[in-house]
Amino acid sequence: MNAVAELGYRRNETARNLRLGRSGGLIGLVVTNLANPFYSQLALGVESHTFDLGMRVILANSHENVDREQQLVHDFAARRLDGLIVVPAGSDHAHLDPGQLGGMPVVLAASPPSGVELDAVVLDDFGGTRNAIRGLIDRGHRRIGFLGLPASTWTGSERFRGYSAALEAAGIAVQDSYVHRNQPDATAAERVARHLLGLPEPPTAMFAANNRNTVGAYRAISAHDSPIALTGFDDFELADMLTMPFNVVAYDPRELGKRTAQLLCDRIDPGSTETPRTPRHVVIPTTIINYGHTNPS
Amino acid sequence: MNAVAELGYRRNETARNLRLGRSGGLIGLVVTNLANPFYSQLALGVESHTFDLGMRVILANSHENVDREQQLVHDFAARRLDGLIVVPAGSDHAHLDPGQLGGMPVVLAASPPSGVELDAVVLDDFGGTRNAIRGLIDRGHRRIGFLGLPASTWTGSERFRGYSAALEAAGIAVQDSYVHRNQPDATAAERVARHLLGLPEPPTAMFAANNRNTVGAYRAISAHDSPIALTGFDDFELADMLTMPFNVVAYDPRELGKRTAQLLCDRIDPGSTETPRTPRHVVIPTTIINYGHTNPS
DNA sequence: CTGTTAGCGCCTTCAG
DNA sequence: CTGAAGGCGCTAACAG
Repeated sequence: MNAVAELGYRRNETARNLRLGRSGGLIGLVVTNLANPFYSQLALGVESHTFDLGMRVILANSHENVDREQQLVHDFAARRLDGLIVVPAGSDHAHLDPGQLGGMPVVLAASPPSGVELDAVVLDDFGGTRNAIRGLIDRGHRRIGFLGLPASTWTGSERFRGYSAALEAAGIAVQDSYVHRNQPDATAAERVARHLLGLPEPPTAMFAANNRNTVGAYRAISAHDSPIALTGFDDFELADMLTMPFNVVAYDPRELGKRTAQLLCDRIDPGSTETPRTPRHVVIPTTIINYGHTNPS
Repeated sequence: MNAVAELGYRRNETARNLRLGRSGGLIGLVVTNLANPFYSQLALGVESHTFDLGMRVILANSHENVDREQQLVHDFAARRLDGLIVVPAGSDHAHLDPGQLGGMPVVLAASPPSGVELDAVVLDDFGGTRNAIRGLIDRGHRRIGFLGLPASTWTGSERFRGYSAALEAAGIAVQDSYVHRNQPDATAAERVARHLLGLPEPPTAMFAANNRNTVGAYRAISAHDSPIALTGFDDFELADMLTMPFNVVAYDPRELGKRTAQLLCDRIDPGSTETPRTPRHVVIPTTIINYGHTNPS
């Protein structure tokens, strides 16, 4: 030990890991868009859970590109990482089958698996949206616009299902003219929201299915002569600085990361209990937050 | 190759790396607070620059804790990573000396080195702040409040220096009663801003040295009877949704990440040119952005 | 061009 | 308890 200190010896972890047949406590985290604060929070949750276990996280960005996601997954498999957390870019997840990946455990975040059995942690997209729409209905709204996401995404589909279910439960028919599901960014969302406000019989409330749509809808509504009610999915920073009242469906993205990491560690660790044989699914609950109803004084 | 496909063979990267004496194209990125969007953007810049070179990024969070930073750096040194990018948590960087780290190259981001020679990429904290204050002076302001950061941080010191320099150049004395440098969060900043607004001779403009202070100042000022001018350091998302006009000193955090990664790769790669012997420092420029002056219509 | 071999640094086993 | 040796999977050098 004296010699260690004196010579500044450092054990070669690469050789050690080779000998031990491990990867060295590395897990991969593949997200679709790191620029979105949602995914930074997710990464933070994963990092904080795994840090104490001596594990480190390799972060990679798929840029919503399925090919790049697949490339990353194969790279990570070749590196013999201990496990993988993936926010999938596409709707088919056959390439994430651990059987093809040398048995590397994989856990999905924000989307359930499709075409393969995997653990997953998802948000309560359906319930959160249904509650939000219920809230609008309870406040007397019956004409509610919907700025959604493409039906091809699980999230987009679930949130629309929640919208439809709440309307149906109140005996209100879904009006196609109030439903728009293909706004790629906030600018497009603003345009669509303005269109809805200009209809002969405009909606008296609007639901936006993610933060981009919420921003667009907020701009359109707050600039309109007679502002209408707004609820959006996803909380965002500084929402409390805005002046026009609106609501958001909020959840804890850090918790999403923690639970995902926990599921993964259960599969990595040859722990006390048998490794679960059947895939486990965890749902992160949502809450509704009111913004702007009380101004800072 | 047929056999490869048939048997599903995957090369063991750990063994390969051991044989080649490399780490396997892994670099470490240590940030102080991943929850801050600034650092996600930084990480994005690092990731995008290194991805094409086949390198992967291990992300770690020091939580502004020097001990944890040191622990991470030692762990990364033991893993024989190819290099390290660090946003230092403290003001002394002796523990980041590559000499102690098995020769692992280290590049600093957002702060210049202190106590050791290292490459670094920093923001133009001084120039950006000076220009912002100049702008306020040009608009006729002579009583300008300053919501700053602790003088112990390099960033805090530089931004205050820019404030002082601009005032001095205009022949205005720095008034201690207008200067507050210890607001840990937006709530404290709001309190201080409100205090300044209540002075017998209140400032006619305020400068906030980071996004937290800007948020607090914005709240205080927008709720005040006679709003005053506001400029803040750091751009933030959704700033354009706010109604009260204000300015920010903006910069490109992704570019910061890219340049940092570039400097690091130059030291890792035994490229065509000799590895630079003297430390290199890069400065990321800032611009001023006006918000809220034109409402969306 | 194909086949064999030594050894990267470490941990585990076995012998002394 | 201390010391020597085998081998993890791969690559580079060398032999055929």
